[in-house]
Amino acid sequence: MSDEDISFLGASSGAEDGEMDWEEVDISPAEPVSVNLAPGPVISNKTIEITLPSEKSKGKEKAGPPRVKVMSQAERVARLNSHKIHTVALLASTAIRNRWANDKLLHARLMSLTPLALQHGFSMIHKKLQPDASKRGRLFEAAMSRLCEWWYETFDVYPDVGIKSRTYDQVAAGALDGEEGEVVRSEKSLMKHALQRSGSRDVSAQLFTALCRSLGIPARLVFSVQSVPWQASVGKPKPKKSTPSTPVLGDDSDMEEVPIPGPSKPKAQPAVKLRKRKPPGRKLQEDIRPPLAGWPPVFWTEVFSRPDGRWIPVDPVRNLVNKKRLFEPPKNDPNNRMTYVVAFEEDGYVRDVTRRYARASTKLLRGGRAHKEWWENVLAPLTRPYRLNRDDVEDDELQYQTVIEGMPTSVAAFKDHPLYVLERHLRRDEVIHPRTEVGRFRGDPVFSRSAVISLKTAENWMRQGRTLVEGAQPLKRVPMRAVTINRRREVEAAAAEGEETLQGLYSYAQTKVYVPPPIVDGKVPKNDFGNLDLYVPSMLPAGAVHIPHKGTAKIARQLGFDFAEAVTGFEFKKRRATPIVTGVVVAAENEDALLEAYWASVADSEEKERAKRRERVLKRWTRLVHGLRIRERLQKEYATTSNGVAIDVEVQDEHHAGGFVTELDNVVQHFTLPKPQHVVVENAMRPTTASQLRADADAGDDFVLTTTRDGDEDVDMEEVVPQVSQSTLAPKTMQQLAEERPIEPQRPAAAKRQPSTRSAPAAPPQPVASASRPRRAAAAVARAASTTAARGKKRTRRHSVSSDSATSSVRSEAGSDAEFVPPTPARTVAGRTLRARAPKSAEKVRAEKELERAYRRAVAAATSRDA
DNA sequence: TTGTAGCATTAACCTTTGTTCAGG
DNA sequence: CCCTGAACTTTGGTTAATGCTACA
Repeated sequence: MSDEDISFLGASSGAEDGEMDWEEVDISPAEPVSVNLAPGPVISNKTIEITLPSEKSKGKEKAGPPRVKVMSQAERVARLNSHKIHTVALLASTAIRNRWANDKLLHARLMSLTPLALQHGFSMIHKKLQPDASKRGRLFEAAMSRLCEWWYETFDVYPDVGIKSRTYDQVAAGALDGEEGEVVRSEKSLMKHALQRSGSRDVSAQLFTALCRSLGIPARLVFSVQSVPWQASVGKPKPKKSTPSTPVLGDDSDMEEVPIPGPSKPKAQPAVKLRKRKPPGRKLQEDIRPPLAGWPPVFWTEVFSRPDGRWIPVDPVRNLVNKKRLFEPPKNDPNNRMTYVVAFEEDGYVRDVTRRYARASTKLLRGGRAHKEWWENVLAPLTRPYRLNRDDVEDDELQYQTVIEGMPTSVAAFKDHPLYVLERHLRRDEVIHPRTEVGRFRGDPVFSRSAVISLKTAENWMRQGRTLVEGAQPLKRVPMRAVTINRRREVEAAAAEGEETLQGLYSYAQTKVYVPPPIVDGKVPKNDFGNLDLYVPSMLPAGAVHIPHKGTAKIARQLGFDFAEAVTGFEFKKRRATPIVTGVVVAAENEDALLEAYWASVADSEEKERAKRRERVLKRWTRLVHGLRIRERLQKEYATTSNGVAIDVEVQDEHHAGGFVTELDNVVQHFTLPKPQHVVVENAMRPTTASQLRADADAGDDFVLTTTRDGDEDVDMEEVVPQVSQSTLAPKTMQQLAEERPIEPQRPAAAKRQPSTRSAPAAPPQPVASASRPRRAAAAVARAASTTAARGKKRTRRHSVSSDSATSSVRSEAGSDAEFVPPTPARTVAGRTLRARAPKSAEKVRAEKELERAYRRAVAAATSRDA
């Protein structure tokens, strides 16, 4: 399985973060983790087979001391990934079934089976006949009850067939090996089941959903996703009943839950007697214990009651209407675990309705923020892009449900509860501000989650451009964190004196926007470090301008302006924080002068660089021409025989000859090779072949990436030529392509800007400048087109200058130069202007998320194409 | 019997202003 | 002589999530 294949698992798992600690795991390569997705739309509980070594953690831990065996990172990732794959696969399969439930022919057949009286029950409900909405609601529910009852009587449910939950260990131990799920290959199979009026509970619910839709009732196919749990603890608890104490070894004990393959009905299990023939009264009474309580379904239906404007759950297998409390399986049911409950609507979109059915819904989706995020990402492409009124109503209802769920009954349940908090679960930087108790839990006060305020140190508020209001007292004091060496020394010094260093934390309300002291007489205020904090634009002093260019400090100093370097962030390396300086801040009246001087200096240094380069190129040309002339002379003087002889001599002498001539010969030969040059021309979009020779000599400068570039000229000369042909002939790697791409859009931009170089100076985007000086906003926006704009600008200028003033050969050199924008330097320059807080991993994660989203979109598109 | 506290482990996150020296 | 930039160094502390055991 390649990386692409599993990339949709999501970055949140952290599995993709760099190298995993594979060496910790002692799983031999003979026992690989393999996840097979059955091809085709075969939907059954056999859709996924996951094979894993069952003895995983024991082997590797035994080497160490007899400590508690803990799941290795690799296994956790494998479990998590299995869970994710399984979840997505089950969702996809359900999406397909949901689509089948829209089949027109299926609708027609189901309707033809339905007694007219039942159908009339729904068509009778009409505003004209019954103006009272609540009464209409009751009518609807009654009609639905009759329909459900009829279905329940009519449809023969196979016992013990259908999707079941299996733990990771069970699957690993091969619990699924003998299991034969029912196979429903297409709408036709569904129709067959409909005509036969028999099938699994899953099929029953799916058909019932289709039936409701055929009657014009908005109906959802609800699915409690039974994916492999990733937690090792799930299924482990030792209820002696049906769960094997250790699923790993329990082949025999497993047997009782595994349906016997082949003949599906013979082994009728009395516990699952869900047949029609029982009179309802008795059945209810009797079912309440084992089947009703013990066997909530995995699939069921929600119908929309238009008069009431809400969704009503219907379980056609147990003949339940509007009893949402009876869908949550008991905690230890090994076959049914409620984790996510998803409702598929007619249009193929889904809604997460877990909260409606799970009692402690707040506790269900564990696994932390990352897992929640992942789940949201899974649902995102399946969610309706717009909202219907009924969605809002439903959300309100679900929200209300959380409210009336009441206070948790355990300490752990208070953790991350959306409504309540215990003080013990507060974080370091959190405090409960209006300390109004909303209740008590085992003697501890319970507070409302909304009263939790997150705090920051005064310094941290400053980083947000906020300062404390006068007289603010810290709401909390916490021991100081000593992260940098300096801080650590401070803390240690204090500790030596026996005092503890605490730092005060303040709330947002205790702060106000920081207004820096204004510029006075061109004097820029500075902090203790001699620079100016500019973390956010609002921290720019009145009358000041931020010029975010590198090297402006030097110029400002030369010009004699008062200035302060702008600190826009920090970089953390080796327990040390170094400020990120982004240009300078000067008084507004000095801005134009400074900018002008800056651009002049940029132009100047570019000119110098260009001159240097021209010199280098000219030197090489001189050498080449010189060599050619020597060669010509030598040939004239000595090569009196035929050409072949002369070349032969040269080839033979290549290694011990004088060197100069042979070397030149090499050069000449390479240059006249027609093929590589052609490619070069095309690739570089050079207009004529006439300038190829010169351009290539020049281009070598850009393309040679060896460090000896500016070193020995001979070496340079020899390396250049093959390298050009090589780089153009060899297929480019993905990375090369990727590096080239960002450069491309720059070329036209640079060319366009050429005439008005000076009036539209390119620069790295800098919000600070534009924020304080609106008149510069337009220019700033224009600049902000790309972070590498500065580089593009430089090249543009160089181009224009050279074409004005240089000799013809130099001009062509400069021209080709403008086209050959070297990728690497531009990127480095741009990179330095970035804030240090954008970590590499975040970018990676984003890219991976993008990938995952794309995959899901594809899945969603595939599954809902005909929907 | 269930729930939970306690412990171990891991990963992710937070942190927030140097010095020296070679080379241009 | 001044300025710039690279190299140096080694790696914390807290919190949350998770799994497991013991115990009320």
